[in-house]
Amino acid sequence: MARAALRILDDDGLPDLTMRRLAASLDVQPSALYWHFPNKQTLLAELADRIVAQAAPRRAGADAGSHTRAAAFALRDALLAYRDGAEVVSSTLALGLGAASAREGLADAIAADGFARTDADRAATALLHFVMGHVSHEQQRLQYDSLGVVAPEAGGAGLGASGSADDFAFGVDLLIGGLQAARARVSEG
Amino acid sequence: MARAALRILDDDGLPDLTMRRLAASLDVQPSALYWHFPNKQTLLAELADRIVAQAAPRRAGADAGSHTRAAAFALRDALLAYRDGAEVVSSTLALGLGAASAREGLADAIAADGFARTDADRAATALLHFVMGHVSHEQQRLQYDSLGVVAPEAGGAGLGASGSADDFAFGVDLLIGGLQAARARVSEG
DNA sequence: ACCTGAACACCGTTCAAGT
DNA sequence: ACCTGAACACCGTTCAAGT
Repeated sequence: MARAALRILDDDGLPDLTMRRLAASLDVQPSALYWHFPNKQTLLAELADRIVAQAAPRRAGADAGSHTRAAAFALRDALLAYRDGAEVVSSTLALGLGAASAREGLADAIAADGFARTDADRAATALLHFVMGHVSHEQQRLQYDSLGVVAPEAGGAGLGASGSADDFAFGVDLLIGGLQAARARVSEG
Repeated sequence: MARAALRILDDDGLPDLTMRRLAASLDVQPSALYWHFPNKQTLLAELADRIVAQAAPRRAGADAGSHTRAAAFALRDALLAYRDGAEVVSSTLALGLGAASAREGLADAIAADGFARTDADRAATALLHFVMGHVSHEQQRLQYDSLGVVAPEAGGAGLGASGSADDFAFGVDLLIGGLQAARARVSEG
Protein backbone atom coordinates (compact mmCIF):
# COMPACT_ATOMS: atom_id res chain seq x y z
CA MET A 1 0.00 0.00 0.00
CA ALA A 2 2.81 2.44 0.82
CA ARG A 3 4.47 0.93 -2.23
CA ALA A 4 1.49 1.79 -4.41
CA ALA A 5 1.48 5.31 -3.01
CA LEU A 6 5.16 5.80 -3.79
CA ARG A 7 4.46 4.61 -7.30
CA ILE A 8 1.77 7.24 -7.82
CA LEU A 9 4.01 9.87 -6.24
CA ASP A 10 6.83 9.10 -8.63
CA ASP A 11 4.65 8.70 -11.71
CA ASP A 12 2.29 11.63 -11.27
CA GLY A 13 3.50 13.78 -8.39
CA LEU A 14 2.17 14.80 -5.02
CA PRO A 15 -0.92 16.69 -6.25
CA ASP A 16 -2.15 13.50 -7.92
CA LEU A 17 -1.50 11.36 -4.88
CA THR A 18 -5.06 11.42 -3.55
CA MET A 19 -6.71 8.85 -1.35
CA ARG A 20 -9.21 8.17 -4.12
CA ARG A 21 -6.51 7.68 -6.72
CA LEU A 22 -4.55 5.41 -4.41
CA ALA A 23 -7.67 3.38 -3.68
CA ALA A 24 -8.35 3.03 -7.39
CA SER A 25 -4.81 1.81 -8.02
CA LEU A 26 -5.42 -0.92 -5.43
CA ASP A 27 -8.86 -1.79 -6.83
CA VAL A 28 -10.50 -0.84 -3.59
CA GLN A 29 -12.96 1.76 -2.29
CA PRO A 30 -11.43 4.96 -0.82
CA SER A 31 -12.95 4.21 2.56
CA ALA A 32 -10.99 0.94 2.72
CA LEU A 33 -7.77 2.89 3.13
CA TYR A 34 -8.94 4.18 6.50
CA TRP A 35 -8.75 0.75 7.99
CA HIS A 36 -4.97 0.81 7.39
CA PHE A 37 -4.23 4.48 8.07
CA PRO A 38 -6.09 6.92 10.31
CA ASN A 39 -5.65 9.71 7.75
CA LYS A 40 -3.65 10.95 4.78
CA GLN A 41 -1.13 12.75 6.96
CA THR A 42 -0.04 9.46 8.53
CA LEU A 43 0.26 7.89 5.11
CA LEU A 44 2.55 10.71 4.01
CA ALA A 45 4.65 10.32 7.16
CA GLU A 46 5.12 6.67 6.28
CA LEU A 47 6.23 7.64 2.78
CA ALA A 48 8.63 10.23 4.20
CA ASP A 49 10.20 7.56 6.40
CA ARG A 50 10.73 5.28 3.45
CA ILE A 51 12.17 8.01 1.27
CA VAL A 52 14.82 9.11 3.77
CA ALA A 53 15.57 5.51 4.71
CA GLN A 54 16.82 5.00 1.14
CA ALA A 55 19.64 7.45 1.77
CA ALA A 56 22.59 5.19 1.13
CA PRO A 57 25.68 6.35 2.95
CA ARG A 58 28.24 7.42 0.42
CA ARG A 59 31.90 6.72 0.81
CA ALA A 60 33.39 9.61 2.70
CA GLY A 61 36.64 11.05 1.42
CA ALA A 62 39.67 11.91 3.50
CA ASP A 63 39.36 15.68 3.43
CA ALA A 64 37.89 17.79 6.22
CA GLY A 65 34.12 17.62 6.51
CA SER A 66 33.85 14.73 4.11
CA HIS A 67 31.41 12.72 6.25
CA THR A 68 29.13 15.73 6.47
CA ARG A 69 29.35 16.35 2.76
CA ALA A 70 28.66 12.70 2.00
CA ALA A 71 25.64 12.60 4.30
CA ALA A 72 24.21 15.79 2.83
CA PHE A 73 24.53 14.46 -0.72
CA ALA A 74 23.11 11.10 0.28
CA LEU A 75 20.04 12.83 1.72
CA ARG A 76 19.70 14.98 -1.37
CA ASP A 77 19.87 11.91 -3.58
CA ALA A 78 17.24 10.15 -1.51
CA LEU A 79 14.90 13.13 -1.81
CA LEU A 80 15.52 13.41 -5.53
CA ALA A 81 14.83 9.71 -6.00
CA TYR A 82 11.09 10.33 -5.80
CA ARG A 83 9.16 13.05 -7.49
CA ASP A 84 8.22 15.72 -4.91
CA GLY A 85 10.24 13.76 -2.35
CA ALA A 86 11.40 16.90 -0.55
CA GLU A 87 7.83 18.21 -0.26
CA VAL A 88 6.66 14.96 1.27
CA VAL A 89 9.48 14.87 3.79
CA SER A 90 9.17 18.57 4.62
CA SER A 91 5.49 18.28 5.29
CA THR A 92 6.04 15.60 7.90
CA LEU A 93 9.26 16.95 9.39
CA ALA A 94 7.52 19.19 11.89
CA LEU A 95 5.35 16.35 13.07
CA GLY A 96 8.46 14.66 14.36
CA LEU A 97 6.97 11.38 13.22
CA GLY A 98 8.81 10.53 10.08
CA ALA A 99 12.11 11.64 8.70
CA ALA A 100 13.57 12.27 12.13
CA SER A 101 16.32 9.91 11.14
CA ALA A 102 17.42 12.36 8.48
CA ARG A 103 18.45 14.87 11.12
CA GLU A 104 20.15 12.22 13.18
CA GLY A 105 22.08 10.98 10.17
CA LEU A 106 23.41 14.44 9.49
CA ALA A 107 24.29 15.02 13.16
CA ASP A 108 26.20 11.74 13.29
CA ALA A 109 28.12 12.62 10.16
CA ILE A 110 29.07 16.02 11.54
CA ALA A 111 30.23 14.40 14.77
CA ALA A 112 32.20 11.85 12.73
CA ASP A 113 34.02 14.77 11.16
CA GLY A 114 35.29 15.61 14.61
CA PHE A 115 32.98 18.40 15.69
CA ALA A 116 31.59 18.69 19.20
CA ARG A 117 28.25 16.96 19.76
CA THR A 118 26.47 20.14 20.86
CA ASP A 119 27.61 21.95 17.74
CA ALA A 120 26.87 18.90 15.61
CA ASP A 121 23.23 18.80 16.71
CA ARG A 122 22.60 22.46 16.03
CA ALA A 123 24.53 22.38 12.79
CA ALA A 124 22.54 19.33 11.71
CA THR A 125 19.34 21.33 12.11
CA ALA A 126 20.74 24.12 9.98
CA LEU A 127 22.04 21.70 7.38
CA LEU A 128 18.75 19.83 7.29
CA HIS A 129 16.84 23.06 6.71
CA PHE A 130 19.21 24.03 3.94
CA VAL A 131 18.90 20.62 2.29
CA MET A 132 15.11 20.62 2.48
CA GLY A 133 14.85 24.17 1.20
CA HIS A 134 17.26 23.54 -1.62
CA VAL A 135 15.79 20.28 -2.86
CA SER A 136 12.21 21.52 -2.51
CA HIS A 137 13.11 24.45 -4.70
CA GLU A 138 14.93 22.21 -7.15
CA GLN A 139 12.02 19.79 -7.49
CA GLN A 140 9.47 22.56 -7.80
CA ARG A 141 11.49 23.96 -10.67
CA LEU A 142 11.64 20.57 -12.34
CA GLN A 143 7.87 20.36 -12.14
CA TYR A 144 7.23 23.85 -13.45
CA ASP A 145 9.76 23.42 -16.24
CA SER A 146 8.12 20.19 -17.35
CA LEU A 147 4.78 22.00 -17.42
CA GLY A 148 6.18 24.69 -19.64
CA VAL A 149 5.43 27.28 -16.96
CA VAL A 150 8.99 28.36 -17.32
CA ALA A 151 10.37 31.12 -15.17
CA PRO A 152 13.67 32.53 -16.39
CA GLU A 153 15.52 32.07 -13.09
CA ALA A 154 14.72 35.07 -10.97
CA GLY A 155 17.77 37.24 -10.66
CA GLY A 156 18.83 37.03 -14.22
CA ALA A 157 21.78 34.65 -14.03
CA GLY A 158 19.82 31.79 -15.51
CA LEU A 159 22.02 28.88 -14.57
CA GLY A 160 19.25 26.32 -14.79
CA ALA A 161 18.99 22.88 -13.24
CA SER A 162 22.54 21.98 -14.19
CA GLY A 163 23.80 24.47 -11.61
CA SER A 164 21.79 22.89 -8.83
CA ALA A 165 24.37 20.35 -7.74
CA ASP A 166 27.01 23.05 -7.70
CA ASP A 167 24.82 25.39 -5.69
CA PHE A 168 24.07 22.58 -3.31
CA ALA A 169 27.76 21.81 -2.81
CA PHE A 170 28.48 25.49 -2.31
CA GLY A 171 25.91 25.73 0.47
CA VAL A 172 27.09 22.56 2.19
CA ASP A 173 30.70 23.75 2.05
CA LEU A 174 29.71 27.11 3.47
CA LEU A 175 28.18 25.42 6.50
CA ILE A 176 31.16 23.10 6.93
CA GLY A 177 33.50 26.07 6.61
CA GLY A 178 31.53 27.86 9.29
CA LEU A 179 31.89 24.90 11.61
CA GLN A 180 35.62 24.73 11.03
CA ALA A 181 36.00 28.44 11.64
CA ALA A 182 34.07 28.15 14.90
CA ARG A 183 36.28 25.28 16.03
CA ALA A 184 39.43 27.20 15.11
CA ARG A 185 38.20 30.16 17.11
CA VAL A 186 37.67 27.98 20.18
CA SER A 187 40.99 26.14 19.97
CA GLU A 188 42.77 29.47 19.65
CA GLY A 189 41.16 30.54 22.89
CA MET B 1 -8.74 41.59 -2.25
CA ALA B 2 -5.14 40.60 -1.50
CA ARG B 3 -5.76 42.33 1.80
CA ALA B 4 -8.76 40.14 2.52
CA ALA B 5 -6.74 37.06 1.60
CA LEU B 6 -3.94 38.02 3.99
CA ARG B 7 -6.52 38.47 6.70
CA ILE B 8 -7.84 34.94 6.22
CA LEU B 9 -4.30 33.60 6.05
CA ASP B 10 -3.39 35.20 9.34
CA ASP B 11 -6.66 34.37 11.09
CA ASP B 12 -7.17 30.79 9.96
CA GLY B 13 -4.06 29.62 8.12
CA LEU B 14 -3.24 28.49 4.61
CA PRO B 15 -5.50 25.41 4.53
CA ASP B 16 -8.51 27.64 5.17
CA LEU B 17 -7.52 30.15 2.53
CA THR B 18 -9.77 28.80 -0.21
CA MET B 19 -11.16 30.70 -3.14
CA ARG B 20 -14.66 30.04 -1.85
CA ARG B 21 -13.83 31.32 1.62
CA LEU B 22 -12.15 34.40 0.19
CA ALA B 23 -15.16 35.07 -2.01
CA ALA B 24 -17.49 34.75 0.96
CA SER B 25 -15.42 37.22 2.97
CA LEU B 26 -15.85 39.71 0.12
CA ASP B 27 -19.60 39.00 -0.24
CA VAL B 28 -19.09 37.80 -3.75
CA GLN B 29 -19.45 34.57 -5.74
CA PRO B 30 -16.29 32.41 -6.06
CA SER B 31 -16.32 32.84 -9.82
CA ALA B 32 -15.99 36.60 -9.41
CA LEU B 33 -12.42 36.17 -8.17
CA TYR B 34 -11.37 34.87 -11.57
CA TRP B 35 -11.92 38.23 -13.15
CA HIS B 36 -9.13 39.62 -10.93
CA PHE B 37 -6.76 36.65 -10.85
CA PRO B 38 -6.31 33.90 -13.45
CA ASN B 39 -5.94 31.27 -10.71
CA LYS B 40 -5.16 30.65 -7.06
CA GLN B 41 -1.45 30.27 -7.72
CA THR B 42 -1.23 33.83 -8.96
CA LEU B 43 -3.13 35.04 -5.92
CA LEU B 44 -0.63 33.28 -3.66
CA ALA B 45 2.28 34.81 -5.58
CA GLU B 46 0.79 38.23 -4.95
CA LEU B 47 0.55 37.44 -1.25
CA ALA B 48 4.14 36.19 -1.20
CA ASP B 49 5.29 39.46 -2.74
CA ARG B 50 3.51 41.46 -0.09
CA ILE B 51 4.79 39.35 2.76
CA VAL B 52 8.40 39.62 1.64
CA ALA B 53 8.02 43.33 0.90
CA GLN B 54 7.25 43.93 4.57
CA ALA B 55 10.80 42.89 5.48
CA ALA B 56 11.96 46.09 7.15
CA PRO B 57 15.72 46.45 6.95
CA ARG B 58 17.13 46.26 10.46
CA ARG B 59 19.95 48.44 11.60
CA ALA B 60 23.13 46.58 10.83
CA GLY B 61 25.77 46.45 13.55
CA ALA B 62 29.47 47.11 13.08
CA ASP B 63 30.73 43.54 13.37
CA ALA B 64 31.59 41.31 10.44
CA GLY B 65 28.62 39.95 8.56
CA SER B 66 26.19 42.25 10.29
CA HIS B 67 24.36 43.30 7.13
CA THR B 68 23.82 39.68 6.23
CA ARG B 69 22.63 38.82 9.71
CA ALA B 70 20.27 41.79 9.74
CA ALA B 71 18.80 40.89 6.35
CA ALA B 72 18.30 37.26 7.35
CA PHE B 73 16.47 38.24 10.52
CA ALA B 74 14.40 40.83 8.70
CA LEU B 75 13.27 38.18 6.24
CA ARG B 76 12.51 35.76 9.06
CA ASP B 77 10.45 38.41 10.82
CA ALA B 78 8.52 39.14 7.65
CA LEU B 79 7.72 35.47 7.18
CA LEU B 80 6.70 35.09 10.81
CA ALA B 81 4.44 38.14 10.58
CA TYR B 82 1.78 36.07 8.81
CA ARG B 83 0.60 32.65 9.72
CA ASP B 84 2.04 30.09 7.26
CA GLY B 85 4.00 32.95 5.69
CA ALA B 86 6.99 30.74 4.89
CA GLU B 87 4.77 28.15 3.19
CA VAL B 88 3.19 30.79 1.00
CA VAL B 89 6.53 32.25 -0.02
CA SER B 90 8.13 28.84 -0.55
CA SER B 91 5.35 27.72 -2.82
CA THR B 92 5.86 30.64 -5.16
CA LEU B 93 9.64 30.84 -4.95
CA ALA B 94 10.25 28.33 -7.70
CA LEU B 95 7.87 30.12 -10.00
CA GLY B 96 10.26 33.04 -9.96
CA LEU B 97 7.24 35.33 -9.93
CA GLY B 98 7.00 36.57 -6.39
CA ALA B 99 9.48 36.76 -3.60
CA ALA B 100 12.40 37.09 -5.97
CA SER B 101 13.24 40.27 -4.10
CA ALA B 102 13.95 38.19 -1.00
CA ARG B 103 16.95 36.57 -2.66
CA GLU B 104 18.12 39.90 -4.02
CA GLY B 105 17.85 41.50 -0.61
CA LEU B 106 20.02 38.83 0.91
CA ALA B 107 22.55 39.02 -1.92
CA ASP B 108 22.82 42.79 -1.53
CA ALA B 109 23.36 42.44 2.20
CA ILE B 110 26.11 39.87 1.70
CA ALA B 111 27.78 42.14 -0.84
CA ALA B 112 27.43 45.03 1.58
CA ASP B 113 29.41 42.97 4.06
CA GLY B 114 32.27 43.04 1.62
CA PHE B 115 32.00 39.69 -0.11
CA ALA B 116 32.54 39.22 -3.82
CA ARG B 117 29.40 39.52 -5.94
CA THR B 118 29.73 36.01 -7.38
CA ASP B 119 30.02 34.51 -3.91
CA ALA B 120 27.26 36.77 -2.63
CA ASP B 121 24.79 35.50 -5.21
CA ARG B 122 25.46 31.84 -4.50
CA ALA B 123 25.57 32.36 -0.75
CA ALA B 124 22.26 34.24 -0.96
CA THR B 125 20.67 31.18 -2.53
CA ALA B 126 22.01 28.99 0.27
CA LEU B 127 20.94 31.46 2.94
CA LEU B 128 17.50 31.82 1.38
CA HIS B 129 17.01 28.07 1.38
CA PHE B 130 18.10 27.85 5.00
CA VAL B 131 15.74 30.67 6.00
CA MET B 132 12.79 29.16 4.17
CA GLY B 133 13.46 25.71 5.54
CA HIS B 134 13.90 26.97 9.06
CA VAL B 135 10.86 29.20 9.21
CA SER B 136 8.63 26.68 7.45
CA HIS B 137 9.58 24.15 10.09
CA GLU B 138 9.07 26.68 12.87
CA GLN B 139 5.62 27.68 11.65
CA GLN B 140 4.54 24.09 11.08
CA ARG B 141 5.47 23.34 14.68
CA LEU B 142 3.48 26.33 15.88
CA GLN B 143 0.46 25.02 14.04
CA TYR B 144 0.78 21.45 15.25
CA ASP B 145 1.41 22.57 18.81
CA SER B 146 -1.71 24.72 18.78
CA LEU B 147 -3.68 21.74 17.52
CA GLY B 148 -2.44 19.62 20.40
CA VAL B 149 -0.83 17.24 17.92
CA VAL B 150 2.31 17.67 19.94
CA ALA B 151 5.50 15.99 18.88
CA PRO B 152 8.17 15.87 21.58
CA GLU B 153 10.92 17.37 19.39
CA ALA B 154 12.39 14.51 17.45
CA GLY B 155 15.82 13.76 18.73
CA GLY B 156 14.98 14.08 22.37
CA ALA B 157 16.53 17.42 23.24
CA GLY B 158 13.16 19.12 23.39
CA LEU B 159 14.21 22.72 23.20
CA GLY B 160 10.85 23.89 21.93
CA ALA B 161 9.92 27.08 20.13
CA SER B 162 12.00 29.25 22.44
CA GLY B 163 15.14 27.77 20.92
CA SER B 164 14.10 28.68 17.41
CA ALA B 165 15.64 32.14 17.32
CA ASP B 166 18.89 30.74 18.71
CA ASP B 167 18.95 27.94 16.17
CA PHE B 168 18.24 30.44 13.45
CA ALA B 169 21.11 32.67 14.55
CA PHE B 170 23.40 29.66 14.75
CA GLY B 171 22.65 28.68 11.17
CA VAL B 172 23.07 32.21 9.84
CA ASP B 173 26.39 32.58 11.66
CA LEU B 174 27.57 29.27 10.27
CA LEU B 175 26.97 30.48 6.73
CA ILE B 176 28.62 33.84 7.42
CA GLY B 177 31.57 32.04 9.02
CA GLY B 178 31.88 29.89 5.93
CA LEU B 179 31.98 32.96 3.72
CA GLN B 180 34.67 34.56 5.84
CA ALA B 181 36.73 31.39 5.81
CA ALA B 182 36.47 31.19 2.02
CA ARG B 183 37.58 34.80 1.69
CA ALA B 184 40.50 34.25 4.05
CA ARG B 185 41.59 31.25 2.01
CA VAL B 186 41.60 33.31 -1.19
CA SER B 187 43.45 36.30 0.25
CA GLU B 188 46.10 33.99 1.59
CA GLY B 189 46.62 32.70 -1.93
C1' DA C 1 -16.00 46.46 -16.38
C1' DC C 2 -17.42 43.41 -13.05
C1' DC C 3 -20.38 39.98 -11.20
C1' DT C 4 -24.04 35.92 -10.82
C1' DG C 5 -25.71 31.13 -11.43
C1' DA C 6 -25.03 26.87 -12.47
C1' DA C 7 -22.40 23.39 -13.47
C1' DC C 8 -18.04 20.06 -13.93
C1' DA C 9 -14.88 17.22 -12.05
C1' DC C 10 -12.99 16.54 -8.19
C1' DC C 11 -11.39 16.22 -2.72
C1' DG C 12 -10.73 13.76 2.57
C1' DT C 13 -13.33 11.46 5.85
C1' DT C 14 -17.15 8.89 8.38
C1' DC C 15 -19.90 5.09 9.30
C1' DA C 16 -23.33 1.60 9.08
C1' DA C 17 -23.43 -2.58 6.90
C1' DG C 18 -21.70 -6.56 4.69
C1' DT C 19 -18.43 -10.98 4.42
C1' DA D 1 -10.19 -8.75 9.85
C1' DC D 2 -11.06 -6.19 5.98
C1' DC D 3 -13.98 -4.10 2.67
C1' DT D 4 -18.37 -1.82 0.32
C1' DG D 5 -21.91 1.80 -0.36
C1' DA D 6 -23.51 5.86 0.45
C1' DA D 7 -23.24 10.00 2.17
C1' DC D 8 -21.25 14.75 4.16
C1' DA D 9 -19.04 18.79 3.58
C1' DC D 10 -16.12 20.52 0.94
C1' DC D 11 -12.51 21.99 -3.26
C1' DG D 12 -10.68 25.01 -7.94
C1' DT D 13 -12.23 26.42 -12.25
C1' DT D 14 -15.21 27.48 -16.44
C1' DC D 15 -18.53 29.92 -18.85
C1' DA D 16 -22.77 31.69 -20.50
C1' DA D 17 -25.50 35.25 -19.02
C1' DG D 18 -26.68 39.40 -16.66
C1' DT D 19 -25.92 44.70 -15.41
